[in-house]
Amino acid sequence: MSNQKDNTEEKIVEAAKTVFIKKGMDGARMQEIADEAGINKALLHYYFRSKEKLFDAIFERIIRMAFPKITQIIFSDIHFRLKVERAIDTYLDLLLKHPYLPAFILKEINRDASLFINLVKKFGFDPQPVLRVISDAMDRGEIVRMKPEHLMINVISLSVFPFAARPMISYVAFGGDEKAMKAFLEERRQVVKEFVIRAIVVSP
Amino acid sequence: MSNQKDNTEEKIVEAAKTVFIKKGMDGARMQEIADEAGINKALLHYYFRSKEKLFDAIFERIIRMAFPKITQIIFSDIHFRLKVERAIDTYLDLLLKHPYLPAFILKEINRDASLFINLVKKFGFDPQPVLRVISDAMDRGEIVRMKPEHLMINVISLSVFPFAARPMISYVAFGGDEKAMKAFLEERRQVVKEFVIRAIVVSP
DNA sequence: ATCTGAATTAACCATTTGGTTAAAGTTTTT
DNA sequence: AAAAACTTTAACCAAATGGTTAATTCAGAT
Repeated sequence: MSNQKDNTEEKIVEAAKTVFIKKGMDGARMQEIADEAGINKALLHYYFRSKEKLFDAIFERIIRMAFPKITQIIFSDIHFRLKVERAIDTYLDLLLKHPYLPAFILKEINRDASLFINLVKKFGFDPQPVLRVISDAMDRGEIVRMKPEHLMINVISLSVFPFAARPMISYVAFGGDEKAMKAFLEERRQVVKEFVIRAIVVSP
Repeated sequence: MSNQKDNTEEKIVEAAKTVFIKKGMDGARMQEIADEAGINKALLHYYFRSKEKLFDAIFERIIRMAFPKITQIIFSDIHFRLKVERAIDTYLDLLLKHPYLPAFILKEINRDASLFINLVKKFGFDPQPVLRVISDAMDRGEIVRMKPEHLMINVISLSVFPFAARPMISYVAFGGDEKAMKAFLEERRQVVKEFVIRAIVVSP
């Protein structure tokens, strides 16, 4: 019945994802999305009433993808250091698979934060449990004490930033050698883990 | 003589900076810049022939501001740890004064890296000396060994990312409390330094 | 076969946008 | 003070852009 519908809608979503991620909300053109999907521009408005609505739909899918559930890791019954290592692994796996996510999300969040805020409300993402687990590990003396927010942001910064700044790093540090840049990003699975662990272990 | 000229040009530059930083190249409108500067739109084209030329001029100024000379620090005759601490201080001072820089630069670099690349060529910024100094410190056993690029990027990530992700962090971690967010960013002068030092010191 | 409602398209529209032009001020030079 | 050069403006323009409309195609129901 709605086989055709689903198919077209999926084509549109895929095309919109591609174009929006590359150009952002402001830079993307409805015609370009239509071309990418191999359909007429009017069909975009038939499925998604406006550019804004279309963008919202795509943005939600991307945010869903970019905020994976690390709950299992965080609440698992393992040593805190291992939790940190697994969280970093999980994040870097995701980023290596979708390296464009950070730049896109940062761009759009700085353009209009309300969309993101509504999504966070909508599927109730809450950092408190994570912060609590960090706090507890500090109380138990497993790691050095600091405001848990800082440790959380430090881990995210070390993981995410190099992807967001990729074109800059690629040129300045590796003379535009994309192979070297990719290798660099892959090395970070290990590097970030070691760096963070060294920074938080309590010296014997 | 060219008092009027300088004045108008300066007004345009300031207005363009404001608008471009807030909206980016794609989101900014020439009319908005003209309004912000309190002049006619045609005057923008009289002083800067096109939107692109105007943007290039503003982008160059911003990049100039954002890449301060840390050469003095890096080549000074002090212990490596102190160099790191001073570099972080320098960067965070700059960022606390111009917190919008990271989001703007990341956005535009991911839109079109060539502009940035040309600027780097133009005023010959070269990371090799920095990397060399890091390498030397590792050779002397002052800090733990890793690819110097990783240490450099780690320091930059920890310093810059929280500013680029401000709207996200502000809402998710501090429920939109901008006072708390600002305090958090200011704390990082100390936090980042301690974190990095702990991560790189050679355990006794 | 035909009817019906959804899917798709080509053509069109109003607005926005970057950019131009010609004329009117204003300052500097002679 | 007149000429020359520079600065500023209002009005205009062509292209691009998001969006609409009316007509056509197509799939499934009767």
